[in-house]
Amino acid sequence: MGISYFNTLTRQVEPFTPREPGRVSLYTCGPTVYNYAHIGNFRAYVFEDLLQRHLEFRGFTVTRVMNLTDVDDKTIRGCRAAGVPLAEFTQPFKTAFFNDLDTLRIERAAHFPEATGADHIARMIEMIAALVERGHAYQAEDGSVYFRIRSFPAYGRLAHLNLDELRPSGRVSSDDYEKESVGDFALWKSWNETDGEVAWDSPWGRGRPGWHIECSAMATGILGPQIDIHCGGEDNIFPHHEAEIAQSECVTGLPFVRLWMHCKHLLVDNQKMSKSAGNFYTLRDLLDKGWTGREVRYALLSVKYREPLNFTSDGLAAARSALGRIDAWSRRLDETAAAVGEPLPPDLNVEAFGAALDDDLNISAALGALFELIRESNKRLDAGELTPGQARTLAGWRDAANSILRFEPDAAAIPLEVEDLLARRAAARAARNWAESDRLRDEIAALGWTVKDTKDGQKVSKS
RNA sequence: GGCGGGAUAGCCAAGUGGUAAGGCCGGGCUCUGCAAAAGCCCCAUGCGUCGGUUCGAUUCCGACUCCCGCCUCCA
Repeated sequence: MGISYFNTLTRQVEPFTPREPGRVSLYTCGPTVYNYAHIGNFRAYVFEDLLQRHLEFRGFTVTRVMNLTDVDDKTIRGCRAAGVPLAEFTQPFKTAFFNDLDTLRIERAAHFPEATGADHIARMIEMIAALVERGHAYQAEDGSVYFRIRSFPAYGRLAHLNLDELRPSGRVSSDDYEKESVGDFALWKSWNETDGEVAWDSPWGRGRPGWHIECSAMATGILGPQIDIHCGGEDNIFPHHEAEIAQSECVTGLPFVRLWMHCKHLLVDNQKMSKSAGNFYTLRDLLDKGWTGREVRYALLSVKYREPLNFTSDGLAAARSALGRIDAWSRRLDETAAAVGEPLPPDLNVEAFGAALDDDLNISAALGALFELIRESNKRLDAGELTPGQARTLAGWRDAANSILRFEPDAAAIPLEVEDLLARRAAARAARNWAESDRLRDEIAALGWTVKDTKDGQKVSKS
């Protein structure tokens, strides 16, 4: 059975086939590094991670690009307020972003181009020049260059917007009188005093690129004129991705993207996340509350990407419990698999997991299949009916599934001091010296570790 | 105003024209020196409201109520 994904352009679930068999080019809109990314941003990045890992699970080689927007209105405003050069202002947020990706176990993209990279700026200017030459763009009185949306009839198709019905919005800035049409968007913004030191030379004078052309230039510059999949949050559909299509196709003359995928937004306690509502969280905020990266990953991953995700502390608590269940099963599996035995099929339904993901990344159904498998194999483990060989096969399957989920526990090295106390406690228990056993348990607890006696011996975990 | 998405148990959440996956919480049991953990079992005659089609609808159609997103640089 093949893979199918929902295409925003056609609004249908379609069979997925890349241009080149076995290889997928994937462009994902990355962060604007003017601040720490929040969990809403990370929902998108975790969704894209699921997509990439699913494709790899199915044998595709994925080349992913995730851009960093390090020049735009917000980054400029930020560096001006801080009184430092742009690059100095954005650097800490770039570093934090990569740390956060690691914490959430998001697979690194092959390329993380930065908009201010000299090659990319050069390509943006090249593309804008081509657009001007072909009549798709024009320079306005203020020196800025705009894309002429009337020159690209397909503009609005991705968002399914009828441009004639657009409602005038208060968000249209006051300088729009300089544009031919209110919908025309900036390709190159001419310098003004609020830009400070931030400017590049161009055929249209000093200025800086518009946001949309940054992505078109980095995407086509690295992945070529045609891309298999392009992702982002649903809010990127219009105008950002619409603009990317217009710019790229008017330059290359080729269809830009085969498949558009967008994830829905995240709500916190059923409300739109906002700083004013006090429900705005960065990953750091959650770690400070004692949640771990993999718990946040589970909470962000466990809801289908095309449904809004309601992010709550109950949800995080549920993630913690569910992960504990998976951990316990996983340990039992490894212990049973350790005994001698030829690998054997476990006679359990291990296909449902992948099949659910093949159906437009139905992660809820996939996790349902995983937990059913856990329950069935637990029953057999209880009954002593799962052979070591079967356990080994199942453990291999688990590892394959986990290459997508990445739910394994954090490796917590047990200090030698604790190891020593555990050994002494084991001896005391063998001698049925319960008083000594309890005393040692308290001592271990004082070091920050919790010991539990299972029928397979002592288990310690960080408390 | 235009376009689109949604409403399933205490919470989160799949799904199907034939009688509701899974997770969390809760209850029971097993295991057990104690503690804790773990495992198993149970937990929606019901899928926003009202009509219609059908042998049969949560699933299709219509109307209604409520929630949410986008409508020019917010993932």
